[in-house]
Amino acid sequence: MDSDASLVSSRPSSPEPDDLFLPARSKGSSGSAFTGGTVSSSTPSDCPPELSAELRSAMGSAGVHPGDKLGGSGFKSSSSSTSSSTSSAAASSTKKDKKQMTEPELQQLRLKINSRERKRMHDLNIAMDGLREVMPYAHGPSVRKLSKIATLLLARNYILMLTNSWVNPHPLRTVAVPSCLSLIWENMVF
DNA sequence: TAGGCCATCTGGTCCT
DNA sequence: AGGACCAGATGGCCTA
Repeated sequence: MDSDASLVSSRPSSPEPDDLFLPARSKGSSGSAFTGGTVSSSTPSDCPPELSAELRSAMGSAGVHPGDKLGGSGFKSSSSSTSSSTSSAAASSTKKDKKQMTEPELQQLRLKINSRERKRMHDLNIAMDGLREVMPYAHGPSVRKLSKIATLLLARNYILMLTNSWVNPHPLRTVAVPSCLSLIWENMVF
């Protein structure tokens, strides 16, 4: 069908959500231990060269796979109706209405609802991509995207870090807005 | 092969 | 009433 999901479903090597929540200092002595991706070349101006090198070594590779697959959206038929079979007595009125509909009408309605849901999820993915773009994380065709959960957790930490750096001025603020992951992880103070 | 991530479908619920 | 939102289920793809 119209699986217009052209989204690249490339993924990082799953940085643990806990890793994203925890500042580097709480993760042992290994320093910035974000292993979920490769080094970002997105904002080199914000990132001192030596720091970039450090980041490069610290972050490790997320398994860069040049031939990342395109969105192989697994489309399946609409026969999987085993979900939510524990229907409550609510919404019985709408069910009555639906029962009055003919089979083609019901199919049309289902397709319409499915289409709306797909669009909603696509819009959500677009917003997620927009969030990824402004995150201090690797961007590029040869770099895997952050997973959704990783994006959200990293964004949270990034916001916290920025907020904290503004509330409590830190010597490192001379590095402009720290857009390097090492700064994010190492200076995270909660 | 198991586990992670994702897209999609679907029914229920909430909101306008 | 219709649309948005949500969560559960399902199956596909990919990586370790």
